[in-house]
Amino acid sequence: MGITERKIRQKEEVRSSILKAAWQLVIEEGWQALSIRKIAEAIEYSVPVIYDHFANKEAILLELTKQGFQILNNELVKAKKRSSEPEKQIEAMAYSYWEFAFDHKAYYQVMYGLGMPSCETVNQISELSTFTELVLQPIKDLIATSKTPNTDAFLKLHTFWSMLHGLISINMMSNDNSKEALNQMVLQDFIAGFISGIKG
Amino acid sequence: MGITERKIRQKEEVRSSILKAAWQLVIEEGWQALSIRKIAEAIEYSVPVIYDHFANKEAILLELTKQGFQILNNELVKAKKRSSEPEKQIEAMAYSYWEFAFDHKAYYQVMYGLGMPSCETVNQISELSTFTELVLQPIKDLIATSKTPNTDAFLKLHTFWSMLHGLISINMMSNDNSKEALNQMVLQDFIAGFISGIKG
DNA sequence: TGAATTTGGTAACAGTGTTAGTAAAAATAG
DNA sequence: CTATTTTTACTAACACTGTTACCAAATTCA
Repeated sequence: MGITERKIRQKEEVRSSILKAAWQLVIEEGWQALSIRKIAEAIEYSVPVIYDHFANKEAILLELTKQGFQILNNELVKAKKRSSEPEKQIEAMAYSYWEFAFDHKAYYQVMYGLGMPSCETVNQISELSTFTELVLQPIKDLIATSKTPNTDAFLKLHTFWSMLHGLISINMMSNDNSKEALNQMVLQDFIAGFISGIKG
Repeated sequence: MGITERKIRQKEEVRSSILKAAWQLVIEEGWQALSIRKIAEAIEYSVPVIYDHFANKEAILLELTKQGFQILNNELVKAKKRSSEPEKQIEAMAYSYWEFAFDHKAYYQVMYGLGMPSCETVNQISELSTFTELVLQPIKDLIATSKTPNTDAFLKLHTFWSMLHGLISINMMSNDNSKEALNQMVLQDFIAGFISGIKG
């Protein structure tokens, strides 16, 4: 009988409406203003209903974090596809990462611990390893054809990611948009330096 | 009459006891668990007394942020003094910055927006400009004697600071201490790259 | 000593996350 | 078709949070 299926579908609908409402609130008022009660009001259900779908508030934020990484991963895949040369891939992905951060500021903030989800939790989401894999591959390729083929690719990935994140997060602090051109330069500089650093 | 002076001194004492208690709570339970009521209990005063010394909770966090920058600045000055060569100074300061972050994790987290103080507020604390000045000088010196003396020092400082922060914050997320040696390598790599990047 | 001011406290307001208990609705069984 | 069980969703509460209006006692000043 399709009744139980309809029920599951309906339940799923409530679940996604919670996430949708939560996200709406995050972009409207910032993640700090997100509250269970506001979500409940937005989806026109009582508060405890939310706890039938999520263990707690943190679980909702975590889900939004996953969504963020999914979008980011999609963007990175697109960027990567634009070329088959590892250097061009890395370059495109770096720009893509940068653009994602500023186009989806709210997502980026939730993703990188400015929101609640404790560090341990974030480190266990599967989307993160997809992300890692995605960027690791071209770095490996580049290393393989470089003068120092024994370089630790994971180390390089780590550096790449960290610095990119640093550039972004310091720039998000001082949200002075007049400096955006300046930062594009820093980014350009960094990417070039990173790639030539691997090539040896 | 010294009576008013004693009063001022006593008031100052309460103020600093608030900050001390707040800081104790932050390192014991994390900045997320900090509450006005807990502070009040710790200093054995009622809640509203705290509002005679600080406008709100954020003001307390901001004060802790300032303290953090003061400690950091002191460390950087010490590191800088160990040499008069700009490259050595930059290197020492980078290590010092890194060490500060991991020796005073709680401070670092409060300082970089993982705590409450809104971005705008943090950008207006005077300790930040002291910090900037401190690091900017040796970069300028190094640029002056490099092959490209027209390089924008502020841009380089920005890169330096951002990337260092990135390295630290990504590593703080995955608080896997077994990787500390690995990260030391990344740091070493970064510093060398940065300096040689300026020299041209 | 009497008036003014400062100091500190109680209690409340308006929120928050979370959960226990309950009434109604729906699905299942006899 | 009725009776029982299960699901669904609610009200109300608990234990917190930041913040403030109000009030009483202590202290200072005239």
